Amino acid sequence: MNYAAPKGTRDILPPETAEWQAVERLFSEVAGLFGYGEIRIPTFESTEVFQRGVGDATDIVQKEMYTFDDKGGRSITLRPEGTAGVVRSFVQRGMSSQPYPIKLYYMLNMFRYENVQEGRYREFHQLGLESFGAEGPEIDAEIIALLQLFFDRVGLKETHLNINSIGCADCRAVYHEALKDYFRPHLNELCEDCRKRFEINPLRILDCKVERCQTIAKEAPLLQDFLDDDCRTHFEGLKKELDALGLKYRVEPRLVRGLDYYTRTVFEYVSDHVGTQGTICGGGRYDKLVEALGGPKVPACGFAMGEERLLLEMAAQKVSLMPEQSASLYIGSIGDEAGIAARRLGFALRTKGIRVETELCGRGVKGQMKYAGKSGLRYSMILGDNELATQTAELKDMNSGEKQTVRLDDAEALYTALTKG
RNA sequence: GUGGAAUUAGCUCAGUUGGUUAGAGCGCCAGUUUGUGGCAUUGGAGGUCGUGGGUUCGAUUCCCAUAUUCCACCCCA
Repeated sequence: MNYAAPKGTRDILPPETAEWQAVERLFSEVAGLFGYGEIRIPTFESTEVFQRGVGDATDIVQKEMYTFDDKGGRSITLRPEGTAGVVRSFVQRGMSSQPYPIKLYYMLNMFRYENVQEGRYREFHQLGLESFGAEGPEIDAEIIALLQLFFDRVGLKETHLNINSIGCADCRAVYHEALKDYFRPHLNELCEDCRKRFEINPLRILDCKVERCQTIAKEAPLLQDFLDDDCRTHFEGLKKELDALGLKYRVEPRLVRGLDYYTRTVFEYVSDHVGTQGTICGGGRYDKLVEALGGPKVPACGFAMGEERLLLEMAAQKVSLMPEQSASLYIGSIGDEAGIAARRLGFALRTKGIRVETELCGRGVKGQMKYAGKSGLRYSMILGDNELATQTAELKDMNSGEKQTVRLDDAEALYTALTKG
């Protein structure tokens, strides 16, 4: 093979693309039911947008970005996530002058330089949304309700919702110190990574998978106990709202997100099937991000869902959104004259919305029928001298094998015959 | 960035203890049937045995490097 797609990228081919289209159509529909409109933003931004937006200390910015200088010497980065770009657009386009809340959804490809595994690629796709201007927990709950409706419509079960509150900058500062005080005596027992985390972001130690670290972290103080009154009230409000809407969740005190911009509410949907890449969807509140990117004080909340992971989960749970095959016909032919007649009839039927295929590879009748059967076409007919002379043909139902005689010069009757079943 | 496994036809995989033209099933094309698919039967096309080096009279097979995929870390969607 001379050329291969770059590591971590994939070609998505039919019929799989039909499944993608169906998922995206459904996501657009459900988002629309909640008042969200689609936003499309550039594939690349100034590198600074992500350094500021996602956070300089995060793994994404430190080691996973596709960054390069363009010919004008500007530092450009392929988007590794959607939120920073949407917020940049929000600020640049002055969207805060529109009535709150401003609700935007997106379906975009993302780029991260990572080691590849199933459900984890260097170019991948996210379905996500952001809402700006609403501060209360009601909108957090509404977003979760939107996700629940989406999963229901897709037909997914067995995905768990975990929620937590990581407080605001004020309570986190107090908690940080408390955590450090707790871990300091154990510093020598922690793994190498955690000793680094101790300096950079001790919150992450809670997430560590190393058994020894987990044992130590078990007794660590919980962020819950350090939330200030406003943050605590907000989190209690969220739980109350979720209960009222009948949405099931689990409070996961150790749930921490890897992006710096989150405040207060964080949540994720986790699957049991998709290996270690079980997080299908993650999100939360980011009340300070708009300001951080030079905009006004506007609270915000959103999530992003991995489309590849969603589709993997759908496959694991054996659900499919493949659309039903609509009316379709194969018109075969013998001879040049009949070929022209077949293509002319086909064109006429297509203008009426029927899927039609004709012979384009010069096959014999048997080969033509074989193609019609394998291509999933519902009906077939073969045109030859007799059919042209009598203007009638045998219309064959490819499922039952039954045949009926139809007139070729009565377009209305032919259309009825093709669409009735 | 770290560690492990895999890579042979379009797909799923055999195989060669190093030796002439590398196999199967499925798929594709065609014949049996000068005009009707799925079954049967016969034939055909399709492979630089991931890539590049090395050892050897000779490498798809052994060695080294490298790429890709998968898995575990890490991290995230």
